Amino acid sequence: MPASRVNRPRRQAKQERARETVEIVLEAAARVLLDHGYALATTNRIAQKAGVSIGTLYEYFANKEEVFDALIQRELECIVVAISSREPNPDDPIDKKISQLVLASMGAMRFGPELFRSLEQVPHASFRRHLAQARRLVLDSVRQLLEEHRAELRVTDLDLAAFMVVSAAEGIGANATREFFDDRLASEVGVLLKIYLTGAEDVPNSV
Amino acid sequence: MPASRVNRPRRQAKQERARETVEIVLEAAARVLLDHGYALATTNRIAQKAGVSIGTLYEYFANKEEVFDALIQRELECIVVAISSREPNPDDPIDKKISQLVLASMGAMRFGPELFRSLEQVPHASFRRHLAQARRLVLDSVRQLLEEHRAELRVTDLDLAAFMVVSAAEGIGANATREFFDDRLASEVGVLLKIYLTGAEDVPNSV
Amino acid sequence: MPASRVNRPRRQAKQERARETVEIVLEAAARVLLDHGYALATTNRIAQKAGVSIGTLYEYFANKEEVFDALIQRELECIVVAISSREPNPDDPIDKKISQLVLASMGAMRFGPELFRSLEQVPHASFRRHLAQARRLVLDSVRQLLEEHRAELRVTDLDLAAFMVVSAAEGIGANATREFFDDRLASEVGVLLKIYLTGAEDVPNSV
Amino acid sequence: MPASRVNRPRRQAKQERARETVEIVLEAAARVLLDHGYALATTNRIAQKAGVSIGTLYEYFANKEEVFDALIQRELECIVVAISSREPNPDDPIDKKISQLVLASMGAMRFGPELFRSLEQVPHASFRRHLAQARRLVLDSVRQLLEEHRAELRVTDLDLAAFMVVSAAEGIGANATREFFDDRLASEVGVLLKIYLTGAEDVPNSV
DNA sequence: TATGAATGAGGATTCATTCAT
DNA sequence: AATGAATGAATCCTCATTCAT
Repeated sequence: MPASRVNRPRRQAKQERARETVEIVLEAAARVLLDHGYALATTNRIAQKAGVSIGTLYEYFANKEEVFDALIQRELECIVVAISSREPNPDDPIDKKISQLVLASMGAMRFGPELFRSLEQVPHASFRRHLAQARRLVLDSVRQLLEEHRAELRVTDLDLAAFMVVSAAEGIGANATREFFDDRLASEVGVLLKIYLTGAEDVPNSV
Repeated sequence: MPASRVNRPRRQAKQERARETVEIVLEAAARVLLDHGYALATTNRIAQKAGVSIGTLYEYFANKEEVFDALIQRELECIVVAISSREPNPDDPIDKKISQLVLASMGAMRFGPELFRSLEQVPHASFRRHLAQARRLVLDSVRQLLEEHRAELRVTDLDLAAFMVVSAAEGIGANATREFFDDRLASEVGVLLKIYLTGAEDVPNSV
Repeated sequence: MPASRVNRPRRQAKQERARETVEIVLEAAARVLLDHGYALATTNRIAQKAGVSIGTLYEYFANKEEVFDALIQRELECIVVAISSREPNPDDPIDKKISQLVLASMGAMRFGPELFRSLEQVPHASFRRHLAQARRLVLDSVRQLLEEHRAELRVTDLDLAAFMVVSAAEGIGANATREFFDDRLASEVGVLLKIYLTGAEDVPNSV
Repeated sequence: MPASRVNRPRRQAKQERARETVEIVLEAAARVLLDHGYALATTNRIAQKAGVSIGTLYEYFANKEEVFDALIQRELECIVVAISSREPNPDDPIDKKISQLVLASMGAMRFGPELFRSLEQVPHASFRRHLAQARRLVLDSVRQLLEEHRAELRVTDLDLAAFMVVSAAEGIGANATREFFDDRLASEVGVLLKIYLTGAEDVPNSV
């Protein structure tokens, strides 16, 4: 903890150069977190990895928490954007749409699901808040999707079904490693969800 | 001279009283971790919560890491024991057995799935090591179950199927909170897994 | 999270300012050791005496041991340098050369022989290692001196003689206090050594 | 430091059994000090080495300082007794008497000069006080010896001479290791001192 | 704007000592 | 008399943060 408790205003990252620096620092934070874990992710190490001085880091972030907050927000936003900007063909069956949603989410993770696992180590409550918020967004997307296809579904409690779908996909994603995180897995998730949601028998035996 | 690099041998918790103290400290560690997160889970706070002196904590644990190691090991062992000691009726269908397995796992979590989420914050590698090991055990159990019921299954790649089943269940368990962690959820997991594995149509519309 | 086992790299004392700070800390360490003994020579006390923060001390020294290691090394080096940089007149008799050597050693002790007595309290093995190394250097210097003057000597086993000379001088130096550490003592050491080495009778009755 | 500051009276080691226990603890303290250094010479370790409980140790010694005080006192007393109980032949020359004195001192060190080197690490001032006191005693013995033989001596300042003799002998003793601590060394010390004190030429070339 | 030396509160860990058994 | 579990003050060390340059 610092010598005093002043809290001068931070530089607004409006300039081109500034925005770039913020980007570099966040990238470094992600990298250090992945490579060494939160316990070793000191602000000094992050600054060093980013190739800027510790003073510069604090020009753009009021404190360490804010660095990881920004990282989390940025990563979640990527996913939210990926999900929101889908333009699914309305005639597609539910399972195809869900598959697309899953793939879009996974594709939006620049550092793979590993970063999210590592972000779990970040202590400040904000992470869970942000994560919960993002999850709610995804849940809502899925819930709406289900509603639109209510006629095709086996399930009747759509809240429960949305929860099941998102959680199961999350669990599978979380356990996937880069090496085991391929199209086959993605398609199997699609199968799992489709059969759960619709009970359809026309699913080809998986693989 | 504290903080030197000596590492005196710790008291072996063989006595009745000692084993009790260890138990109390671990319980306190779990509680503090849940309530405040790893960052605030100082050894002093844990000792205080446990109602013992900091010195006593260090009589039984060489360092902070060892406290959480023990906690992790104990919690995982509970689950592994719960899973291993099932005596399923051989004539039960696969979905019933899997449901029992899921319920056994969930019932063995004394602090609910929340503790496992919090344990993710523990930095030292041991957690992931222990967790991976426990997961392997569960995977093997499931894999064997699938093999025994191969005839009833839709899925053919049993390794993939076991991975899907365990990961999906884990994801659902991880997102469940104590309040939302009831029989209905457990039964829905049973449904999800049964229909995925067997493609059986005789599943009643859930709920 | 302090007291973890990380060992970040220390600032290299290459800058002018930095070298100065290192100097100040070592001086404070010597002073505190002399005034209070090793048991009370806490890093905090040393930093305070040096007029720097404890954090600054640890910027330059990885741990307490390293502080005293550096102090030891610096003090011994002073002596070794003083001894090595003598340029004795080759025609001087052995006793004069030895006297000069003794005087050079004594003069190089910035804190007097008391510091060396206090350094004995430093627990880590390094002190004795460094000391033994320095002693070997001095022994070699003396041994060589004796060889060059072999013709003038009573003694024949030069290794033994060198050991006797250095040890006796060390013992006298160690028991000398600042107040009783004057030219008279130095000259008496010269007498002792000369008469032992050469058996010369032309020594005037001392004092 | 303990919970409270009470200072109950210690058991008087009057009983046979008690005196024995004290002996055992002191022996253990010496052994631990020699083997591990003062930093690792914890009271618990000493008690363990002694084969008694830590509680028993504190029955006989009020605190750690007292343990080492007693050890020091015992070791010094051994030497003082050895010196005092000499019964030199009055007709012996000064060098023989001094040799006997040196040999008596050395023989009285049950743990060799190493223990004294290790005792230097003991922080409490009492050690130096005791050591200084013992040294004074030896100095007085030597000074008296010199006086009795004043006629035979080269030296005239007997205080200075006594200081030189004792310090030189101490230095040589301190540097002697067990392996290099033999009769030859003792006799060489005799030669050194004799020739310094008397300037006698009839000393045979050493070795 | 950028730098990085300096700061010091806070946390991990030890060990002399007590006291209930 | 003896035991050894429990105690907690004291110590080492880190790292988020500031500010003079």
